[in-house]
Amino acid sequence: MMMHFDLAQTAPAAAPVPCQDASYCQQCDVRARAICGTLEDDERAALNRLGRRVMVQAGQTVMWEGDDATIVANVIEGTLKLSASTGDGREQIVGVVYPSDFIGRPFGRSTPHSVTALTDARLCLFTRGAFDGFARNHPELGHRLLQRTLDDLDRARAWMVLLGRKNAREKIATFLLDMSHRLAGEGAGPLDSFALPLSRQQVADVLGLTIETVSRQMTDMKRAGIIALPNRRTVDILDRDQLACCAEAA
Amino acid sequence: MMMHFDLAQTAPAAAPVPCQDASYCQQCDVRARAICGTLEDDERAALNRLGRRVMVQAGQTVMWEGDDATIVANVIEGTLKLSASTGDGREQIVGVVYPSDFIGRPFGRSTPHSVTALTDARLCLFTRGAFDGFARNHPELGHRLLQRTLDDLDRARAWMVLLGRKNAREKIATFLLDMSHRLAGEGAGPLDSFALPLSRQQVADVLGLTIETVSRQMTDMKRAGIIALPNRRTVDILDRDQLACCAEAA
DNA sequence: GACTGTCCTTGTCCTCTGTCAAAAGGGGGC
DNA sequence: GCCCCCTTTTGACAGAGGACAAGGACAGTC
Repeated sequence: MMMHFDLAQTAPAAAPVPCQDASYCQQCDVRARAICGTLEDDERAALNRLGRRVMVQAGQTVMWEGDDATIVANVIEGTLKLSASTGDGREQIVGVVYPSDFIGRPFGRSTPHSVTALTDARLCLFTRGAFDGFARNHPELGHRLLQRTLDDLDRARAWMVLLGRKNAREKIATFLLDMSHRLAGEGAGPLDSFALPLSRQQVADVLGLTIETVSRQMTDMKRAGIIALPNRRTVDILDRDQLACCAEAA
Repeated sequence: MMMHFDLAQTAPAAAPVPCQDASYCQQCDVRARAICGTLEDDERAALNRLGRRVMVQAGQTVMWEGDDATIVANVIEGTLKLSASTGDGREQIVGVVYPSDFIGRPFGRSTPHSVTALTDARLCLFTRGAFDGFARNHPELGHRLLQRTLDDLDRARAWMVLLGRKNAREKIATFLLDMSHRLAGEGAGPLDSFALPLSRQQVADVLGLTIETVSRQMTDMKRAGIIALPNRRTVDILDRDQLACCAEAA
């Protein structure tokens, strides 16, 4: 089911294939927020010529941990997970990315984690070589990428506190609050009701727990009236204060 | 004992105090590896004029979690920890930095984690405003900072796998192997004997464990003949293969 | 050399989370 | 609407690691 459909194969470094006309970026949903947002129109057109739009189905893996880093991309639409594994196959999700986020490992030999679509997704894909070259010649782009990477690093480190020092209840509560913020659109406040893009197993893989513990804790919070779970994927936050309280100390 | 000696106070943004002459960088131990390494001589001299050398004593905290991000620095000598805490005071060390590493949060409002010296240390300190401005005007510096930040992010994510999915034995073994590599000098192979810059409590804080578990696991590995612990801070790796084996599956 | 404070080790118990197993629930296909 | 499969929930149990407590070792001081 999880077919290894290697996008890199279909994007040979020698001949990138722009599949839309140069005005494509004008209508891009995420242009303002993505790293290309502050480029001048002609620069963005030049970058656009290096890339191509790609659809990815839910479950499809875009890059594999340890593979040569041959592609990078902007996320236009959808949600994807970044995951890494121990030698014997235990998985940890090390990041979840949303529209306007950047994926891949520029300026590096190999990809340190896999990237897999959680929902159907649309990407703006570049070969790494072409992107690296463009970024070296366009400091403004490099600077946006730096700011984004610094933000990602802050988020990763905040998550290390969660993984190392929080108990199951705190982990779940923190996760739900994080989701309610990250799934909200540009400038919008946190959502009180949202569809999780993750299965229970994937939630467990984000939090360093087992699926059973995730399920039990969520059921407990439902019984406590803090959240409602109208169906498998939907979460309603009924008592945000209480949830925030759970997130810091159980 | 942990005095709040605020370095930022002694480095007013209005009047940075270069405390050495402009040729100082010429003798800098870490110049080649630090982010300033690829600057032209005159550019480095200009950067040098913005900064100043600072000594920090073991135990002293250079920046505090949540404070305004007013300073950044290169580490010239010594080891420091980056740490963050939960609301109720449980601490997680989110990074350990060594000579030539960069600390602080450029292009950001506040510092997401504390920075505390583990050993006596020497820093090359800049006010953030001055550094940010210089970096914006010197893409080469920005690019080096980007590469370093990408590396830090990879390391942070690898550590997330450890925190979320490894057991105590695997954590300790991974940590010791990591130390034996990171404490080795430029280009040198991993060390088979080294002095830990961390106390047992700090090792616990890096690994998301308690001090007792750290102590027990290290004692067990000593009894198994994998390592020797001639004194509190020294670690000898007697059987690296076995240790590597422990790091992946206990 | 004795003392004292801190750090580390060891012991005991307990609890949280993982493991294994089985039942229940939902969604998609027919 | 019904069925089947997969996901999720629930249950029972076990074990790893945490909490608490006490003892031991080491460094610095007097």
